[in-house]
Amino acid sequence: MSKKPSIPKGTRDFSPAEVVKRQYIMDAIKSCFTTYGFAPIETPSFENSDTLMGKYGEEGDRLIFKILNSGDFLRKVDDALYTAKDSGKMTPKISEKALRYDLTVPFARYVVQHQNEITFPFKRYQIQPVWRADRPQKGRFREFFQCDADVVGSKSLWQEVELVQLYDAVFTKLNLNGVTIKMNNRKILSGIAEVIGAEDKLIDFTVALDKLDKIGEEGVKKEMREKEISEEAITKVQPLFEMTGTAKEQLDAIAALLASSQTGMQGVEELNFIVENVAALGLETAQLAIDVTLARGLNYYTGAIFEVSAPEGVSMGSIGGGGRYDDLTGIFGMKDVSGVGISFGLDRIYLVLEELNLFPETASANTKVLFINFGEKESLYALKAIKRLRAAGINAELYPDKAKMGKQMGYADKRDIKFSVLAGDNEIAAETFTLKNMKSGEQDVVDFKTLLIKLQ
RNA sequence: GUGGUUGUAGCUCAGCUGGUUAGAGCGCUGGUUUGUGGUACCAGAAGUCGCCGGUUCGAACCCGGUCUUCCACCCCA
Repeated sequence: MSKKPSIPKGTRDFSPAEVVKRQYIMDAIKSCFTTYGFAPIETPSFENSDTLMGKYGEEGDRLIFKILNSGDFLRKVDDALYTAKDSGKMTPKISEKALRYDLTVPFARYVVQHQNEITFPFKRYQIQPVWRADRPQKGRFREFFQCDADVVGSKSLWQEVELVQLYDAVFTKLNLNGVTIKMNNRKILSGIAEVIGAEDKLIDFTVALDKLDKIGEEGVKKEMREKEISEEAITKVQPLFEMTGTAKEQLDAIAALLASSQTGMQGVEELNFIVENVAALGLETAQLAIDVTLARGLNYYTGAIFEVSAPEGVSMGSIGGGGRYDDLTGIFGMKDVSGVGISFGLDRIYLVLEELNLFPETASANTKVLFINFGEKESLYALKAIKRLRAAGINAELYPDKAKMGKQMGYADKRDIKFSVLAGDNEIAAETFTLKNMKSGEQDVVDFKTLLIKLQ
């Protein structure tokens, strides 16, 4: 045996069975997106580097896959830069393209570039792979699919209400009960930082707070101290560690804390609007929860922040996320266009459905009947029948080689094909077929009409 | 990017403190059965023990490097 081939770290091959399951999830998501009025777009798998670089923070830049220039690109690098061996400075000289890191930034680019063709508010969905040069681990790959639905050009909070409904609709359709849609608002986080006098440390503060359910209250405080957030601020923030009760009660508690912050109070109002109206409309299977410690996508979210966690008992990071960004297109020179969107992590949803055994018995796209190959003349006789069966919508095929019958039968068995047909000299002479039920082993000699009926 | 972990037949794995020709189950091929698969029995093929280097009389086993797997951190879907 020669050297084994392999695929890059963090990538996967998908077998027929896996593709069928992935399509099942994708179809569910797609059909919900469509009923909510979103239209599909697609963008290239790679973009110009400057479209992506700097949009996801320092960490993000590191995780973007860069594509080497074509041609003899090193010749064009000047000697000083070359001898400096500084990868960071060298990269822009030898790489001008990069693989898509998410779907939101390319979408923003798309909106700016096509602004004259777009009717706003523009509702688009996009289901495509994205790439991250991350270290793989459970539910984390270097190539994975995101399924995004975003609305640009509307500041209405009804969009947030609708997106929560959309999350609920998709997970209900997938029969995945008990997911929690966690929600927060960037303005509340800003408000808290403002009230405790740590505005300059907003990011450090929220990143630490975000880890509450992972490292606990003491862990969070410890990290805050390490980030030089004052003891006084940490004391003021104490109520956040003691949030309990209904969404309404939690919002009241936050409002009390944020009374002096205009921004913070605006966040509370927004959240309140969404919570009240979602409650009025009702959710099928998902839970909506306020989580003031939620702090995702800080680099561009400005209002609502969403994160969906799998049902309790399933160890998986978030299976969806999203939020509002008031000025995402601003980075591409188009001001004052507000957007809000959500994303579904297809690969993680797959793992969750697999773990909970929630994939339905696939209405098998499998072959239903295999004709045994007895030779040339018999094959033609078989294919004439197969052609008519196919025309009637029956998945039928002929074993391609005149192999031993045991082998052909074994093939049908392995592929879980329900029926086999034997047609040799006797059958041809009588214009009949011997139809065998692979499960029961019963077989009958029938004419074509009966064959068709029995296979339908 | 940091720390740990994993790699032996197509697959799942065993292989003792380093000792001669590296094993099992499943799968595969052939046969018992040239118009009958799923069961049974018989026989067989298949591994430079992830890769490169080192220590040793001797390495699947010890050491270093590298790739890969999984896990934690960072971050995220």
